[in-house]
This record gives sequence, structure tokens and C-alpha cells, in this order.
Amino acid sequence: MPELPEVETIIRELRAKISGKELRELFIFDKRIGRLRVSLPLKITGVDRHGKFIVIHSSRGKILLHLRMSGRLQFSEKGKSKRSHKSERAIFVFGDGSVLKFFDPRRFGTIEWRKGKLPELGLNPLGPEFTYKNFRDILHSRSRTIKNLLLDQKIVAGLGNIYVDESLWFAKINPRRKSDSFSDMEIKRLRTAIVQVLKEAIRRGGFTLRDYKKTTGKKGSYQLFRKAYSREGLPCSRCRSRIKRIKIGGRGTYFCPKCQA
DNA sequence: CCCATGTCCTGCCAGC
DNA sequence: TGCTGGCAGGACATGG
Repeated sequence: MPELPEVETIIRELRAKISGKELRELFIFDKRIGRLRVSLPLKITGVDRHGKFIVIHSSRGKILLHLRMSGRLQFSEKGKSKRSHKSERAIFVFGDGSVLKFFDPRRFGTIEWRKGKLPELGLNPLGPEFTYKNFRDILHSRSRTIKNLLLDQKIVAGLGNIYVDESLWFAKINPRRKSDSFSDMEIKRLRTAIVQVLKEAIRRGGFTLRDYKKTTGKKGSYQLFRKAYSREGLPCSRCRSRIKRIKIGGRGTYFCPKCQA
């Protein structure tokens, strides 16, 4: 389930590996993932992250990849452009013979071609616009459960189920709280928690529980550091109470019932 | 508009 | 052992 830190890890690897290369061929094996009507070859000029989108820049437009839940990219310097696995949905072949494979067992991932603007998203939590004031204005202008609000990409772009639970744990905020009920102190704590959690997760190369892996096939390590997500019944590392799991908006939600009362 | 819920999809796993 | 049902979740559609 790639979220901002996982996507950031992936784009840093991709940037180093495919910038400046020529995209010679693109095979898409599953129509559901998207159709890319663009003439090849294409010169890759850079790779960026936009929320959870991977943006591959070229001189004529951008390729947007979204991994959704189970999407994974695997890069090899010398690879075959033949499909060798059931969950392989697309293969990018570069001028030097290296290949990038898009695996996605659950088939929610997408590939699209964009000439103009990128999709509109909310605040970038690692950008200069994620100020206390901007964040407070958004929280106070809505009356939603904080868990749902933070999952909304049009509010803050890049958080998913894991990092929302982790951030709320650090901020000591109950995931069921309504966003318009927050004090200034709580908003400051939450803002700081989000930034710190995301930075630490990037430093650790993301969170690997099942699907997510880096483009080299290696795992991230944030799961070893996690405080709430997928820790049901285990002791809270602050107060030793047992972490609880509830459902909010259909999403599994982990929190400490004592510190996040 | 605002907010919550249902849906897409496949692999995995608990329980019988 | 083999089957079944439930669950996982990002984003979008739908409906109140």
C-alpha cells in the first residue's frame, strides 16, 4: 500500500536509474491499467512525486503512474521484455536495454499520459505550504472525522491508512475526533507529527508488510518502527496499554485507547 | 457543496 | 485436505 514515503523512495531510485534514458518500448498487458497512445521513443527528462503519483517527465508530456494498493515497480539493468508473471501488467524498455516492470496483483494501479496539468491535490505535507495556519484553516472549515479527513488526497496529499494512524498516535489524538473540535495545541502537535512520521518513514525506505517493495526488490523498514498500525493487542510503547483496532469509514484503524483517549 | 458509504480487484488466511 | 467467506485498502461514484 504505497503512500507518500514509499512513493518518494521509489521516485528517488527511478530518478537515478532512468533520467536521461530513452523510453524505447512500452508494453501494457492489462487494459484496465490504462492505455497510452504516445509515439515512441521518448526522452525521459526526470522523475517526480505528486502526492502518491509517480510522474515521469519527457520532452513531450508526462507519464503518470499510480500504484494504488498492490502496485510495485521492479527495475533491472538487463531484463527481458517478455511477460513472465501473472501479475505483470506493464513493461517499460529503455534504450540501453534496462527494463522497468509494473506488477499489480489487485489491478487497481494506473498508467496515464498527460500533456497539461497534474491532478489537483491538497497540501503537500513536506512542502512550504504545509504551515500551521493553512492546516488549521482546513481542519476548522470541515466537520469530518480526522481519520477520514487525513485520508482525503484533496486535503493533504500523500497520507494513507498507515501514516494517518501513526501520525495520530504521535499527536495523541483520537481518530474519531471531528476536525473542527481541535485546539491550537492539537493542530500543532498533529502537523509536527505528520511531518516527522513521513520524514522518518522516507529515511527508512517505507513500510513493508506484504506488497510494497523498492524498485530493487528490497523491503523498507518503517514497519519495525511502527507504533500503532497493525499492532492490535500489543502494548503501546508510551503507556503499555493494548493497541485497539476499530473501523472508521470502512478502514481498519489502530490507536491507543489511553494516550489517544 | 459536504460528508459517509459502497465498489472495484485478487491473494491470503482463519475456520470448518 | 479443500473449500468458503471475510478482509486488505486508494480513489472514485453515488446518495443522503
